[in-house]
Parts: sequence; C-alpha cells; structure tokens
Amino acid sequence: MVTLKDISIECGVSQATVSKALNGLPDIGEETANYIRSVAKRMGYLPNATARALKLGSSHNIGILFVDKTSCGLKHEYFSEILNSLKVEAERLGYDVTFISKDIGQFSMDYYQHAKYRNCDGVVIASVDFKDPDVIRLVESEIPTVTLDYTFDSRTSVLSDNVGGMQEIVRYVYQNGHRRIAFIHGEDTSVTQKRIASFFKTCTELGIRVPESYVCAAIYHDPRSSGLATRNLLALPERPTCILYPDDFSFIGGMNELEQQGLSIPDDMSVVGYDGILLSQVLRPKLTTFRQDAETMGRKAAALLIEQIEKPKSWIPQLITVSGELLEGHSVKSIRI
Amino acid sequence: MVTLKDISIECGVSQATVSKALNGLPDIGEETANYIRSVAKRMGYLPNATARALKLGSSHNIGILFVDKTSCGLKHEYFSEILNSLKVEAERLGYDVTFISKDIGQFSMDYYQHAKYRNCDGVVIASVDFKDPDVIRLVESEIPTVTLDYTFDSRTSVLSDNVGGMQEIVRYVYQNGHRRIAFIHGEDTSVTQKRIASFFKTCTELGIRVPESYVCAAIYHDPRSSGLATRNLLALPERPTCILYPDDFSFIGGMNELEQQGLSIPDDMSVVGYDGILLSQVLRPKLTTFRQDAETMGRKAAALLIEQIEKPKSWIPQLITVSGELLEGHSVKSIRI
DNA sequence: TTGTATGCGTTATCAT
DNA sequence: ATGATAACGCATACAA
Repeated sequence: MVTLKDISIECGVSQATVSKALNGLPDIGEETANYIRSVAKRMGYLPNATARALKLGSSHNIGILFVDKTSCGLKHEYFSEILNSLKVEAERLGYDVTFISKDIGQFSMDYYQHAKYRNCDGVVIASVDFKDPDVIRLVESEIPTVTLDYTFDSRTSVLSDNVGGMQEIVRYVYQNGHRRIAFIHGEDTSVTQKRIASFFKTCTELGIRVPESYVCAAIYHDPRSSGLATRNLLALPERPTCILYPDDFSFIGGMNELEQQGLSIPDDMSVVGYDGILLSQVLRPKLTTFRQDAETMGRKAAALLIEQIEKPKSWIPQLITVSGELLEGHSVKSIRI
Repeated sequence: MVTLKDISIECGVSQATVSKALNGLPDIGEETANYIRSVAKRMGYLPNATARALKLGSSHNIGILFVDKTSCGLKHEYFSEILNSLKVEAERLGYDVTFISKDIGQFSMDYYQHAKYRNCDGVVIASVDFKDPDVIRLVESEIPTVTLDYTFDSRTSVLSDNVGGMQEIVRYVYQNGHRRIAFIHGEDTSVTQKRIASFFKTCTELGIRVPESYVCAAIYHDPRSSGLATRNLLALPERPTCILYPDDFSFIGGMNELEQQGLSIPDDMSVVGYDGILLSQVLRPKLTTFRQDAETMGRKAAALLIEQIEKPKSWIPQLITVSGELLEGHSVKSIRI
C-alpha cells in the first residue's frame, strides 16, 4: 500500500506538502503540486478511507437499515429497487453503503450503536418496525436519518404517494363503470392506513357506498391470505364487480381463486394490483396496477440524507412524496351503466 | 463519544490498562479488569471501528460485488436471497457488509481499488461479468475473494449444482413418461453451459434423442424471449411434450403463450421451471421446478470468505457445490407409454 | 500487574 | 510556499 509518506520520500518533500497538494489546497506551488500529483498517480496512490475517517470524524459511509422480519424484505421488488437506486446515487455522491443491524459478532448492540461503531455519517431506514424502540432511538439520535414510507417528527422522510395512488385507482375503476368495489388491504401499517383512508374518501367523493364486508384484511406479499379474502368476497350475496389487491404479488392468490371458481378476468371480475412490479406487466391479461416509483424513492432518500450530512446548518426536515402512475392493463372491464 | 481515554480518567488507570482489560488480555488483575468493564458499560463505551481498523489493518468489513448490469441483479429473488443470507451470516461472525462498485464520487476507481480504499478484508463476487478485466484484477489480487456460480483458478467459489439440478429435472420428466423434451436456456454464461451439457448428457444416458430444434436460447428473467421460444417450439411439426424453462419467472412468458394457443398445463403441455422462487409455489397449477438453495449459498460464501480472512495460512481454495431439490408441482403430466 | 510510548495514515495548525 | 508536529482512537511492545 502506497501512503503519503512513500510519495513524500519519492518527491523529496514533506508528507504535509503531499497531503495539501493532493487535496488541492491553495498554498502549494502550482509546479510542485502538479509534480506531486503525477508521482502519486504513477505510484498508484489511493487515499486510505479509514485513516481519513478517523481524522475527519466522517466516514463517507452511510448505513442502510433493512430488516427482513418476514424474511421477504429484500425479496420484495419494491425494496430491492429502492436499495439499488439508493446505492447508485450514494456512490455517485461519493458515499459507500453498509448494512446496519443489531448483533454484530459477540457485541450485542442496537442500531444506534452499530451506526456509531461504524462511524456512519447517516442512515436510511426502510422496511422495519418503526415502533421498535431501537429504531426510535436511532431516529432521535444526533445521526442524520431518512425514513422511507414513515414519518417521524422533525425528520426527513421519503413517502410513496399512497393516498394519491389509491385515489387514482378508485377513480379509474369508477370511470370504467364500477360501483361495487372491494378492497383487500395489507396488515396494519401506516401505509395501509393511508390507503384505506384514501379508499373510503375517494369512494365517498364519488358517491359510492362501500359495504363493510367489501373491505377485508390480508397480508402483503402473501397470495394465500389474499386468496382467502377473495373467496370470502365471492361468497357474498352481492358480489363486488372489482377487487383491489394489497399488491401485485398477492394478487396471484386471487387469480388462482378466481380461476378455480371458473371466473375469468376481467369478464367475470375486474382486479387491480399495487406496486407495478415486473410480474404485473407480464401476466396475461396484463394487470392494471399503480406503479410506485421505487427508483426515485431510493435516489431521493440518498440525496436528501447526504445533503443533510454535508450541510447540517442549513438543513431543515423535509417530507418528500414521490408520486407514481397508474399502469393500465387489461384486468378491469369497462361496464356500461 | 466515549473513548478509552475517558474511561481511563474515570477509573484512574492508564489508557493501555483499559484497552487490555476490555480486550480480555490476561495481564490485568481480575479486580481491576472487572471494575474497568463495569465503568465502560456504565459510560456506554463502544469501540471505534475506524480507529481499530487503522491500527489493526483489518476492518471487519467485507465487500459485496453485485453489478446490476441488466438492472435486475437485485430484483432477482435468487440474488436477493443470497445477499440476505450472506449479510446475516457475516454479521453473525462480526463482519459488516459494504457494497463495492466502480466510480465512488469523483474518484474513478476499479473494484480492487475500491476494496482497498475501504480496507475490505475480503470480497464476495456475485452476478457480474466475470470476464470484466476489473473483476479479474480483484480476483487475482491479494484480497481474499469468494465467487458465486463461477470458478477462478486457486480461488474459493460457491456453486449451485446446475449439473445435478438439470439431471434431476430430466430424470423426473423421463420417469413421467416424457421422451420429447425441449429446453429453453438462458444467455451464454458458465451456468448456462453447465445446464446445457447436463441436459444433453442426461438425455443421452436415458437414450433420449434430442432434435436440435428442441434446444433454443432465450434470456434469463425475461418472459418475452421465453414466450417467443415457446411459440417456435409449438410450431414444430413434432411438438415436444415437455418444455424446460430458463427460470421460473421466464416461464410466465411460456404460460401466456400456451394459454393464448388454448393449451392447458399440464394436460396439453408439461412445463418445468428453475430456481424455486416464491412465485413458482403460488402459481396454479403449481410449477414443478428445481429449487436452488440460495440461502445456503450466501451463508457458505460468507463463512468461507471469513475463514479465509481469519486463517490465511491454513487456507486452501475450495469449490463448494450447494445442492438444491426438485420441487414437485402439478405442471408435469404423467404419460402412460 | 500496570504504565509509557509509539505508530497506523491522515489532516490541520502553526512555524519557518 | 513548505515543513515540523500534533491529534484522531486504538493496540501493543517494552519498560517499570
């Protein structure tokens, strides 16, 4: 490994001079600086991030908190897409990305401690239990954080537009003549609450009456529970004409149930997903769904976090809502009224 | 941030004593050591990984190389599962995981340089172009590496048992009476080569004649190309009775094509996937497929890399093959002969 | 058993 | 414009 010292010897100048030249400080002669830079390049010099971090107290490294509680965190395309764009943007801005967790080796530490231990300049928090005291401790600490799809007081967060998404879906379905719309939602999270609220609000605005039995619970990313909910809906005396699913993947459960009962999509039943993952676009009939712009969410999260890290004085917490778009497929039938 | 110095002052002993006590060195009095440990705990002491890394020359941090060339690297459940188990195992062994890439900030560096810059103790390489000179440079460097699904000379790698997997599939299909078996394979990689070779070998062993037109190319994770290939197979004068797909997700393309032609699975056509992702298990009929044990692969990769890092002298390169299992679904019809 | 001193590779302050 | 030096937090060889 070639260090500043090696270069200083090679150049016949002091270590300090080399450091300044390489960092472009103005108090080094043009000529000397150029010479030093050329030698450094020739010798294949690379700064040592560790030494730098120790000296500067900042590591140019951000943490990512991504708990795989249901062991489907990363498996979910929504999150893996966020993770990827987050990584790309962070790297573009000169930051590396390290996973943060509890229990690293023998040490049992919480997220905050882990982040401190690694000298993370900031942490992006996604797909965790936001009620976890350890998560709260991290968020309330002095470490800059950005949360995804959840808001803490005086903290920056990037949110998918669940209210707008659900509104667009309901309106689209309404425009296609549907008045009996059922909604199978995911487990109780703030995301789910927003979607449910938006569902009811939009229905009310459109003058649609929603029987209680039309709104039922399932689990995200779990086709089985959505299949069950579908079966229940189909058993109602007055069947809905359209079913909204928690997400595209869960819809598979509904798809199976419908097929088993000999019902075809969209002729006998209209369906809508959520997420806009690859799968939704390759199913036939193509699934009508609402695409969440995960790529933008990850990118913004990284950019906002790094801005907060680099300009701590001028920083103010922000709530960024990333809008998505309705992807029209062929799973919603147009009903003449 | 509480440091060794703070503790030493609080305890009225020297910094060195604190360091030794906390690291459990034998040359500190039982009593003193216990006292120091209790004070450290009370003060909330956490070692500084950065300082430690600088001092020890080892960071307890491993890199992961995961290039999203087709921007589906992470989206592919196979890889996201590997990534997750890799992370879990590494953390269990006391190592953090950091993404490695080219171009971090203004610095344009190759993978090797990035790994050195971050002081990574080792790197796991997956889902990249293994012909990339930058990858080769990293692998041939002094940095310990483990590659996934690709072998370099004198280097450790963890391989999915593609030969065994394909063999099991062909045998299973054969046992169900099929003699006209088509194989749609992915783009040309070493994985694909192994599967193709194993396909032919097993067919030969079983005395199955494989017309050239039965083996055709598509692209992994791309239903469109597999759909096209399916259409071509269906247009043959002598149709196969069973089609093997590159992977479960690609099969969706074939599924659509079959349905469009009014063919039902498995009555009119038997099909087999590869991977054993969640999707394969929720489709109806359930897809018969070969599950790759991605969880084990990630775990082994981490364990082997860390073993190599910690016991460099006794280390010898290993080729670990992780076997999978045939998941019997209902997509292969049993044909009476 | 405990303390002193040094250095890991940097950056930054203060002399020169 | 350049250099000597201290400091970041830690581990360790060596002295006491």
